[in-house]
Amino acid sequence: MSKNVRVRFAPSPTGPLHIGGVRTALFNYLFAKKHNGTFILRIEDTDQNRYVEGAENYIIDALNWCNIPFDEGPGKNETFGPYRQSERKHLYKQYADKLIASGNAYYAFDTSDELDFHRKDHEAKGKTFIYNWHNRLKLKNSLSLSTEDTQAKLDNGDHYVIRFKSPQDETLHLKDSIRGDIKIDTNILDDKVLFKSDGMPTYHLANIVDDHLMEISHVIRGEEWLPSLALHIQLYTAFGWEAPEFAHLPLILKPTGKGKLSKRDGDKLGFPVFPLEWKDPKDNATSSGYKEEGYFADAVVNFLAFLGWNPGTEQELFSLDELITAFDLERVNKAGARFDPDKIKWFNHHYMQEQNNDDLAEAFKTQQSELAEIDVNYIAMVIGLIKERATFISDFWQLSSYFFIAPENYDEKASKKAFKEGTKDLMSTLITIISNVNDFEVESLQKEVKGWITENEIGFGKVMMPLRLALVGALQGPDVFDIMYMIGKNETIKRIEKVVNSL
RNA sequence: GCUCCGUUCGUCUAACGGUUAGGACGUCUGCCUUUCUAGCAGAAAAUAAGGGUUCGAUUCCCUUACGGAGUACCA
Repeated sequence: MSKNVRVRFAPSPTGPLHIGGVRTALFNYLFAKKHNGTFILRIEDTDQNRYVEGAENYIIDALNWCNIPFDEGPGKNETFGPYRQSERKHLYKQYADKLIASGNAYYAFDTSDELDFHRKDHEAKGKTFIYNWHNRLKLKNSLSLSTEDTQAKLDNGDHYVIRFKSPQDETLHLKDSIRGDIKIDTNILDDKVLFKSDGMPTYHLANIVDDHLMEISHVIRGEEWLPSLALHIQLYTAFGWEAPEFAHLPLILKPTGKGKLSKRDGDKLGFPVFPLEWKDPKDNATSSGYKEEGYFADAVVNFLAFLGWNPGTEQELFSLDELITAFDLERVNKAGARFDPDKIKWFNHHYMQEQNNDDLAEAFKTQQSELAEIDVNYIAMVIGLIKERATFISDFWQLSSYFFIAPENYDEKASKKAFKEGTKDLMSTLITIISNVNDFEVESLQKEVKGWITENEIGFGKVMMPLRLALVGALQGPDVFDIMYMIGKNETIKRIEKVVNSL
């Protein structure tokens, strides 16, 4: 990479960042780190009507939780700041004026109502209203009006917008690092608004000006921007600036049904679409987040990296550092990727196994009130025995409650299977055998109990199943000898006695 | 409607003209002389369709179908 790599993630603070946005941020981050570049966060808040309180902080918290923090952005290394477009408002007008001076843009005085009327009118006739070369002279703008009339309107303080003058009969050759060459006929392009009547630039102008001023080298963004690429490239040309390289990422689609995954899908689909929990300031409605649902950041990142990208090898488990090394824009796919809630669970199960048991014990203890008085070291040992069956910390209690509390009752189906004729006598004998194991270590227990079963040709199932039921209350859990060792001699005998008495 | 982008197992994907079309998730089956939501082993499962180009097409071209995005003084 010859030039300095500087990439930006430029979300709009209109609500929580959704999982597709996180993926875009991640790819920018990976690309930046891979090339020793800079990852920039820019807040695109040019639409004041859609601003949502708390959204910016949410975005920053989400990036931090994923361990993909920005290098430059609001409140951090502000060499190219400010990084909020609302704070850069004063910058944009002069650039719009330059475009007017060079003949690449013009003033337009049409009201929203007038434009709406034209659109509806065209629609009724089965046509599409496009504000461009073929009709701009019939509309109210500085191209159709005389210089004097235009100036009079401006002096009068009439509301106006500034539109880009899209050229006629040209073919644009656009380049996208993921999609290759794209040809566009300028005749179908419309004269996009660059500067709004409220004095703010639109996304298109602000985006190009800021990317240029912030010396962005590569624009990596969602595919929804592909149709705007023609305009953006023309703007760079009109300004006489060198354009960055563009890469449009495939969209993340709903697991089933139609369309891209969107914020409004919320929890309707049965899984979170946000990295962190979000409480809507308007109605206090809460949307769940991956963090709060018990997902590990590493798992989410690993999963997201594989949505639209792959390393070309059969390795699927990647740490963030490994992702940085392996990442390559050339290996990003073109087609949209469906979100798979099962696969992200599988990743989480894997990352669960890599967690430290002591850390998990702390988290488990704070989540489960029954554990308040229990020693964390004991909890950590229990976790060591059961975590291979867990995907989330919230699975722990269901998998391990019997290590802390004796079972109240026995699973009905399992009882029928395990409690048979002779079980009562066998369990009584078992109590005697266990009582005689003095050190109560797993190995000794195993030796004694298995020895007794084998010598007397009893059959493992006849002893182990009722024993497991006595200890656990159901046919689940790790090795019964581990369980006996953990809960101790007295508790083990107590639980078997309870079964004997109930038979 | 129009414009652009896309299309390999149910899902995420590998293959950059020559492979028995590979892997992962999920599903199913078996094993674990003691359970399981775990583990291990195995199985089923795909090149959207039709034309070209080529000795040979998943791969290149065209058409159709389907999917996605965009079409705002929103980003």
